[in-house]
Amino acid sequence: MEIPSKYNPKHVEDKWYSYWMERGFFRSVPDSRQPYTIVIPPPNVTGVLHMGHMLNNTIQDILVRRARMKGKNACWVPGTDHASIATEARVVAKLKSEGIEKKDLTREKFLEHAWEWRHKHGDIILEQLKKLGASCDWERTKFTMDDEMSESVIRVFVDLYNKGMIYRGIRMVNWDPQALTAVSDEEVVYREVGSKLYYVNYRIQGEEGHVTIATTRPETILGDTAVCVNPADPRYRNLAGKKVYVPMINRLVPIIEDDYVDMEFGTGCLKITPAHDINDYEIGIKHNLPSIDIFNENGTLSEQAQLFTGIDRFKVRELVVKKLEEEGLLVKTEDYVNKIGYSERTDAVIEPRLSLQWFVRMKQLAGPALDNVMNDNITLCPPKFKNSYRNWMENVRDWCISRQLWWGQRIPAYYYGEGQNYVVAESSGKALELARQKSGMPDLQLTDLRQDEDVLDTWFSSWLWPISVFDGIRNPDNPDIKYYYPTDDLITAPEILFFWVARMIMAGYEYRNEKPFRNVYLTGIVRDTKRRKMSKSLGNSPDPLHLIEKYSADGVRIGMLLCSPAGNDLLFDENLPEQGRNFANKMWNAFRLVRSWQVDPDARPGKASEMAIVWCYERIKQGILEIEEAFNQYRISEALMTAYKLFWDEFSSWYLEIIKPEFQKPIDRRTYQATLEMFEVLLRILHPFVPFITEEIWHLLKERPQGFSLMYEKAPSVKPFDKEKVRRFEQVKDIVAFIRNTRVEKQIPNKDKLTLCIKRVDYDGDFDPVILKLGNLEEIRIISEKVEGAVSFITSYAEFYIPVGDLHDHEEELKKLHDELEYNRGFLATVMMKLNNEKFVSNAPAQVIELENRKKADAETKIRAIEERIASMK
RNA sequence: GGGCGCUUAGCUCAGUUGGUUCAGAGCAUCUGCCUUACAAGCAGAGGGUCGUUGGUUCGACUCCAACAGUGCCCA
Repeated sequence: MEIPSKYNPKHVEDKWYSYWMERGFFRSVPDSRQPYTIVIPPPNVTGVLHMGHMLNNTIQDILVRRARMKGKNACWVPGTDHASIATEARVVAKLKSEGIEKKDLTREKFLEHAWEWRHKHGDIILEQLKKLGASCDWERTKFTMDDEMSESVIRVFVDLYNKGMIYRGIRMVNWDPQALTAVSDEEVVYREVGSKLYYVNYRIQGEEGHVTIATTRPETILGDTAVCVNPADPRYRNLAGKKVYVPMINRLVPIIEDDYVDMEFGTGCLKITPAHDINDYEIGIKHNLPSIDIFNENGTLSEQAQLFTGIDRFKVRELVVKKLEEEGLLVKTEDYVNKIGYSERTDAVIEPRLSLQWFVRMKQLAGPALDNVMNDNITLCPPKFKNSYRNWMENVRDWCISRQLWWGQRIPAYYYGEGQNYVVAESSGKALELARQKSGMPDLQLTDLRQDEDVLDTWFSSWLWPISVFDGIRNPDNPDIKYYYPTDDLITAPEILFFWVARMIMAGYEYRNEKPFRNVYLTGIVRDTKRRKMSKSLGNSPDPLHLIEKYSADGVRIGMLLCSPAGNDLLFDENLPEQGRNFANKMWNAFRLVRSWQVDPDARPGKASEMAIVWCYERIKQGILEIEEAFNQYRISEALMTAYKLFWDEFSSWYLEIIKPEFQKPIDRRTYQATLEMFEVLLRILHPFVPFITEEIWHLLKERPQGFSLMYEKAPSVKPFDKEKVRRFEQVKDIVAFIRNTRVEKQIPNKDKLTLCIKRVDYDGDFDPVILKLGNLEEIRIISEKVEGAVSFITSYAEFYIPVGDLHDHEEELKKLHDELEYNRGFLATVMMKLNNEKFVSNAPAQVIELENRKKADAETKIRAIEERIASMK
């Protein structure tokens, strides 16, 4: 069979993925082995695969495949979340395009549309992950609104409520006037924008004067209920206790004093609008001020505003400014830069708004969640995130969990009678029972109950994810949760450290009294080469599936990893997957070479091959050790780079070049077997990174039993290696490089054989056959006398000369030697400076002094050799 | 405004309790090669005052301080 020189991944990748799937190789059920568990960070059900997912899931797959090959029972649970705001927004938009308004639909009807959408568009992303090679246990696929997942969420709500950890309260929330819902603090994105600072006069009651306030939001003047000055401010000392008229509507409000006011800012005189600013709200409570809510929920002005009713808040700003000008109350405007909060979901300007919402008390939950990260019970990788984690946890605020939406788990609070009486229960039946008790009205019927209209924040589902995917809320003692929990590694983006990771830790300790995972690996954020975040609106994000199409899944996996140390941004460039593709091709060609050999059963290995085998075994052992260490520190890209260089540089460029028989000559059996063995070890090392091509080559390298897979071969174990052998071979590389350089400099063609003369100091010649072959030498001659007309390479362990006859340039060689001499004398001088320093000799550890002495001896040897050489050339 | 991080080659980053000929890797660049595994390749080369200034030390990329630049989180 002719094997093409270019590896063609397309059908290979499909073939092996089906092979793995058909045989259930990704399936995990509890058994006696040690488990290794990862739960996927559930992507939005409506989303499509983007570069962040690619990076994230590549890392997860590498860890899972490696654990599997180490003999663990590896379980990677996939799934999606329902993304209430995003999904609802898309469903609303879709309906609108069909001429249907959400407000014209019943809740039930709308949810039908939403589920239809979910079934049509959901899980696309999971199918895309299969293209990447993700070895998830697909039979365990979960969705946060699956019946049993929702049931877990509701149970947790009821439980926390009964424990007094959930309450309903009026709070200033971040209102998204476009999505018509409150969003959590974490869902608000602050951006610096150019705006204006307006200076406005408020007339003082009963006298001629006025005070001037500065505000960026003149439209909220209509909701003012006080003006505030700092009691320490000498300018306003005479104002205490007086009243002023709110412009335009002439409401009389008090001047209050509070040291919250920054005397430096604006005029040092602040208007107070408790209903529309969080700081004002707190001052309002402190000073017992009324709150006047002047906005409707869609951001237009309400009746309470008295003016501009029904007009949008930004339009009103213009109208207010105009009116103030007309009334002569606007003193001046200044350009001003401030930070404005935008909704992460809709990008609408967030309106601080007082409303009745559901909250989770965070203080108690935060305790163990903070402690167990700070004491490394749960490790963050890289650990630099511990600081911001602590900062957040120590200043944690109660979590607003209600959303004014329909898509999600509906809050299980049931109201009855007049006013705000309610009960919380897992079902309407239980609620009715409770309500009858609580109200003392045994005649209450189901129809008398009104369930809360709001749904729960999506994170209130996903914070249970590591527990609920194993049904650990409803059945806390089931075999799955007992076996798989706590999970091992969580791979996610730093952006959701607080949204999600911190809350999972809280839920873990609250519901399992145990961490949800041992280690959190925070990936970088994928950006383009200009450091811009990849985003749909910028159009700077390549389509991952096109990349896979172009560079293969293996190539893209390598590309994603190559330049992405933990926690650092990954500047994505198409030359990365290209490099990955090239590596796969390199493996392919190495395989083609080995496969092309005819074996001569009677031939014995040459000396060069013998030594190459000895060396390469040790070198691979060293690589295995280094890779192990890199993985232990979650330096996954470093592990890949080590494996990459081990295969490409050491195995392909050095080892294979040494043992390669001459064209169309057979290879001896011993060398052939050793090479196959090493190739196979390398495949096992590389499989977690590049699962497809390694599986393909593994099957082609040898006959394999039916139904076997590299996936379940043992990862090479870590063993000590012979450092001396590796060190000697590094010397060989230097010597070969010297020969090659000489050829290039003197323009000696490869077919001309050379002679290498060696004057030994501490040099055993074991690897001489290797040098002979790679240097394309006539002979290696051991000498003790001087060599005429030769270029030299002088080391502390031996002197090497290549006679080059007529090509020899006497002056050039002398100059080179003099440069060498100067460098070594300089080096010796720095060493001697240390050794002659009494303080160094008395303070430095013996090892360091020993080392300096060795450096001294080596330098002296070299200097002597160079001096002799120069003398002999005169 | 408060907190945290970062600054090492053209780019992206390593550099593990201060001490190997320690200033590194990959990519990029340059030079020479279509040498029958591989031009998606092979063989070589150049490139950095380790942000600045002080300090501690026998010794500083590494520890301390200040400054400059830069990024993130929170308000």
